[in-house]
Amino acid sequence: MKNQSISRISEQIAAPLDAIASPQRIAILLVIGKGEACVCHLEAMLGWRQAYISQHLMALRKADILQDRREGRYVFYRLKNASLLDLITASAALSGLSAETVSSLTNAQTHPACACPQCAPSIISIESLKPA
Amino acid sequence: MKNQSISRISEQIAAPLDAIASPQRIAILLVIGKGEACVCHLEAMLGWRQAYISQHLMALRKADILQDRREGRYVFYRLKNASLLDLITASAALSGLSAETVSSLTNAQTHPACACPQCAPSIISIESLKPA
DNA sequence: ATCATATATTCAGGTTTACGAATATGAAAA
DNA sequence: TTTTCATATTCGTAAACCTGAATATATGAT
Repeated sequence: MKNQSISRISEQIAAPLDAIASPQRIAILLVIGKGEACVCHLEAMLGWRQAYISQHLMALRKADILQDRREGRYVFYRLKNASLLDLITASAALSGLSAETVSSLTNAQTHPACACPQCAPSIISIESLKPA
Repeated sequence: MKNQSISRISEQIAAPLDAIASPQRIAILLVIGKGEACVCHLEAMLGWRQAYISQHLMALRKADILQDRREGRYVFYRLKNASLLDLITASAALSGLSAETVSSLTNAQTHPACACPQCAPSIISIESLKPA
């Protein structure tokens, strides 16, 4: 009975970890970060094929990690639970990465190669692309 | 260049997650918890074969999650970084499990079927009372 | 030395998973 | 309606992984 309960609890704890425990999934989650991102934005940021990204997004949505919202022909993804970033930060800490290193990536960024409603304004001003 | 850095960072973040993202690994880590546990103790607590447990322990040690210490013919394992429990607790929270549910498991417990130095006192009470 | 006990390692089969190629769907513009 | 663009799904195969069986090593007791 104790065994049964510990194994059941272990399964529940492992489930979210299993869903995000890959460099690709982490990269996607970092780009989404505290904001939202459409597939084309992830495409531009990560440089991966669209279908490949969609597959990961589907898996993350099935695992209840991500939530999607349609706006016109764009679909925006966001974290269902923002505290997932804490988990990511905790794992980063175990690898010796600072919380700042993580948070510098989780803030919404625009990309010149992305034409989605969130990035389009950046095409107008080239200046805003230069790092501070 | 930005991509390269995000992918490198993602790999580092994913590494610990990958090492612990299975119900079996989580169960082992919960039993070890804040204290130490030898293989026979894990055997008694989890009811698994010894070789199977050793394999997981090896993987966790290679991933730099666990640390081992030999005492006589027993080898005790403990978490290399106690903050790993925070990560586990964070993942539990995402599954709707309370921090108490987790911490009630991470405190060292004895088991009658285990004869290791840490559990034996619970069986042979008088012998272990001899003064140092 | 021999034996018993605690732990580690190697190996193999069966299953799952990752990833690419190709294709489908669905919304909006023409 | 046809076309275009953004996103989703299916499918196949190679690689990775989980797990058990068998066996090895290391320490202490006799």
